[in-house]
Amino acid sequence: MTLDQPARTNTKDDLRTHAKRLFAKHGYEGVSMRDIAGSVGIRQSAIYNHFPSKQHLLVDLMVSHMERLLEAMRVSVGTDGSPKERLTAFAWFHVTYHIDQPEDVFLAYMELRSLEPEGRAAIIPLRNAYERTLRDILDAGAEDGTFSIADCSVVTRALLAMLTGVTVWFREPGRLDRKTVADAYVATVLQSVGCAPDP
Amino acid sequence: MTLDQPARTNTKDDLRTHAKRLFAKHGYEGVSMRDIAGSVGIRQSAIYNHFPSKQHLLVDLMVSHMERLLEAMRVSVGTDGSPKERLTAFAWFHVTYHIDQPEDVFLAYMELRSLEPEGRAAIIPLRNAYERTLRDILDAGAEDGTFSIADCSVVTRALLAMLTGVTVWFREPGRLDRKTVADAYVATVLQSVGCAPDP
DNA sequence: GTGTCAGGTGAACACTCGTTCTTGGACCCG
DNA sequence: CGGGTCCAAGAACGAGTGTTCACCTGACAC
Repeated sequence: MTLDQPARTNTKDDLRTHAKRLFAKHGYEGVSMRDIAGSVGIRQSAIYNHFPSKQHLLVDLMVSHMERLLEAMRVSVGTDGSPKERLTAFAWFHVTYHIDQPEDVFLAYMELRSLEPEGRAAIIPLRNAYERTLRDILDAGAEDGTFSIADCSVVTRALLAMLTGVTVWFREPGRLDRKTVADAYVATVLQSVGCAPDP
Repeated sequence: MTLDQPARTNTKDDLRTHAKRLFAKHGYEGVSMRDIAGSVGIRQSAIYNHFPSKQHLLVDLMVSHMERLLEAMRVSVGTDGSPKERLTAFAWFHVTYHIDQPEDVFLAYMELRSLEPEGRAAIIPLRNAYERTLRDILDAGAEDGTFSIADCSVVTRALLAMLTGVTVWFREPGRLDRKTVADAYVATVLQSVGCAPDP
């Protein structure tokens, strides 16, 4: 019997996994194709059976990360609810996702500068769409008086930077667990737009 | 007549300036000694008359940046005043300094991973001292009831990430000027600890 | 058996890397 | 003038870079 999806080798996925880890740790420029191949257990030349270049490998990782992030955020945040409810959902989602996928997130954040123009052109719209969702929530809350915001554009970026920063320091296991940290970030975000957290 | 500080060549400072710019733009691993030398107008080998290695050059830039940052912060924030006043001063200082010195800041933030252990050991205490100042302000405000903070450790890092993020997007000239942006960040910081901004 | 083909190997290419070493010019001091 | 110091140039080192290419191997289709 033949499977619809025949028993493929998993080399390509292994390459993605190991390249992601190495790029996140040493930076794109700091990792060689030999490093990646060695980590997977093949020779460097075999990588080119799966990805046409190192740059394509980076773009593959970054684009697929951004697409997964965007889709997961849309599922978690939805389109209904009050600005306060949606902001809570957004902040909770962002922190927990970033805690769970630190390598993807770190990579997407740090290696924009390593992208050549075509890769950058693929990433920027995804990033903008993500940022736009938060911006729309803040605009809605500012309009209906729920939020008190100095400048929606500045605060959008300020909150994203604040939430994304969790990847820099959070490690499990530690003094605090996921839920405690996410709760603390959600409370801080709500207060920062002038909205008392729920008790 | 001879000057106390005789008319030195400025090659060493030129190297610092150009290396800083290049490292900030392409990352430590992405810049060669030939790139740096070419930018200054000398050959690569001449760099070694001023710095014993590329790594020493990076450490020099990062340590001197952190020392200047720490000293400037202490002058701006001082040791007296209410928690609210000191938090306002800290946030204002951090944003304006980061707007004025984006390359130093970006470098210190991104290239910790490029430091070998001895360089890292020189930077970490400086970074901790800076973070500690904000932490102490938050602790004091939480204790006297001025602030409402879920977890002082988490919020310290959250606020630093938020404020530092200004370097990612802010460019002059733009829609907003320095003062407007700094005011928006200060107001957001104050609200995020549950403290209404001054009118 | 024969053919096809994905997916591996190892050698090689044309660089670039950080660093070292020798050389020599410009300047200052006595 | 001689000696010392500073700092640059240029060549060279061995190692590492992304990428290409010819070739091999095992699984599968007919």
